[in-house]
Formats: sequence, structure tokens, C-alpha cells
Amino acid sequence: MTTPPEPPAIAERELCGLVNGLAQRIADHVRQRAVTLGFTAAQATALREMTGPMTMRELAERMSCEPSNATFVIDKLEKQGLVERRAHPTDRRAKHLVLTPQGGSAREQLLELLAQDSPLAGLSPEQQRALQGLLEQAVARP
Amino acid sequence: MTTPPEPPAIAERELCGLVNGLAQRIADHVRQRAVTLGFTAAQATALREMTGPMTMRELAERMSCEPSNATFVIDKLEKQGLVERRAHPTDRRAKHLVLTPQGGSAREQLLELLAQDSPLAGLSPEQQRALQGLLEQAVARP
DNA sequence: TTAGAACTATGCAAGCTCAAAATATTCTCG
DNA sequence: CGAGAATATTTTGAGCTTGCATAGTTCTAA
Repeated sequence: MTTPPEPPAIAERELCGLVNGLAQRIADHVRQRAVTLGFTAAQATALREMTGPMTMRELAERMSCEPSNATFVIDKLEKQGLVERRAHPTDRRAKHLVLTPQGGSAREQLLELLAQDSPLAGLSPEQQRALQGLLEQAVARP
Repeated sequence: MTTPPEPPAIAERELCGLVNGLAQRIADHVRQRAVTLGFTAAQATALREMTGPMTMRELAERMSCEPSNATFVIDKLEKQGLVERRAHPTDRRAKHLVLTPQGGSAREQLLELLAQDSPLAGLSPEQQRALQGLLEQAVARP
């Protein structure tokens, strides 16, 4: 009914640019912290997503990347002795990724480092919840 | 005073994952459209951001990447005859990027293609405005 | 049961991205 | 003015990412 001060619609193209810009900032943040522990950004992302044993495909999905990319990154982490590729208990096609003890403690250090100076610190908790809702809805439609 | 159904706070880490996931989806969308015109995703992004003559640095900033990356991508577009590197009118250090006529029409086709099936179509105009506000605020703090 | 579809992981080629170093130019201040 | 700091671009090397092809395994339905 009323006509509140309605901000003009933004071009979707620019909105995509904003999303990308923020993602880029987040990636930079991860990269910056990762190097202080001797990791690359991709390795740190993989380590961060290793919340427990999982398959390559599951990890790839958490990392929002292709499975072949996960293979590449896990190769590196395995060479560093941080992750092991074990046989999957029920599916012989799949591998079961498991953190080694060193991998576990490396992950702990990393998470602690990543929690500092969040790139989202500019938003209040309420705003973060609002952002969460919008992003979930946007992502939800495949 | 009242206690509205307050959704639980989400971990910042997961919120970052959501941002990254949406950015990934947007990137996939661009890639998909780009190949139908014979471009790679990076080339399409550069073309999309070429709203007018600009320097390498300016383009890199619009693309949210390093200048050396812009050099790489512009090399390709220049070889295809879509962009020209001209002398900058006032700064001899800088290059002035200009679209050729073919570059201009390629860009037109691309924009038209990118406007179809937006990855943000799951959000209403109001929600898009809300998202814009949140993202701008989040990005605003360096 | 079994043939075929679907799925998991990997190897590979091509292309993208970052970081650091190098070059050329411009800016700043004593 | 002139030296040193700052800026614009490019080169190079290392690592990341995608898409496709392949081999092995599981699922599905006739």
C-alpha cells in the first residue's frame, strides 16, 4: 500500500559481482592463514572440510569442486602424511579418507587461525543470519 | 522484549561455504554460456567487465583478480581481435584497453546469453536488494 | 541371472590464478 | 632539480581447476 523508500533494483550482473568479490575476499583470507602453516589455499580448504571420514566425492562436494581436483589436493596431503586413503567399508569403488593424528592437529591449528579476523566481521549476528537465509534460498534451486 | 523464534547462529565457517557455493554456481553459469560462444569463463568475465576503455589494473579489479592474470586473459582476447591495447592518453606506464567492433558485438551476444536463467532467479527483487545491502556492507570493510 | 546403466576414483591436457621479480614510468619531497 | 618511493604492466614458475576419458564396482530391471 504505502510506498516506502524503495531502493532501485540492482542489475543481477552486479549482484553476481558482489558475490564473487566477497568469495574472493574469503579465499584471500584462507590463503593468507594457510601459508603461515605451510599450506596452500586448496590444501587448507580440504583440511578444513575434513570433519570426519568421507569419500573423495563427498569432499569434492564440500569443497565445491570437481572430484578430479579433490584427487589432486588429497595427493598432496597424503604425501605430507596428513590424510590416508583407506578402503571404504561397504563400497569397493570408493576410498575412505581419514585424517592421521598429525593431520588432526594440523587441522586444529588451521581452524583456530581461520577463526581470527573473519571476513564476515562486518556483519552483525542478525545480518549473518539474514545472509544465511538468502544464500540458502539462492543456492537451493538447481 | 519478546523472544521471537530466533534462528540459531550459524558458524561463520559455514556461512563462508555458502558464499563460496553460490559464487561457484555463478561461475558455472558463466562458463556454460561462454563455451557456446567459443569463450572460456575467464575470457567471458573479462569481456563482460569491459564496459568501456580502461587500464589493466582497472580490469583486474573488476574481475577480482591479480593484474598478471588480466594480462594473461587480455593476451587471448587480443589474439582473437576483440580487444586492443592502446597507449594511455596521460600515463605512459599504463595501457588503454579498447574493444574492437567485433569485440563489441561479441560482448553484446554474451550479455544477452548471461541474462538468461540467472543463478539468482531464486530470489525475489526485494530479496536481491537485501542481499545486495548485506554484501556491500560485508565487502566494505578492508 | 545378466546386460546395461550409473557411480567412484583417477590420469591427462588445457587453461586459470597467484606471487615474486623485472622493467618502465610517474610521483614526492628534500 | 634529483633521489627514492610508488605505480602499471609483464614475465615466469608453481600450483589449482575443469572436462573428458578410463577402469573398476555397484545398481537396476528384464
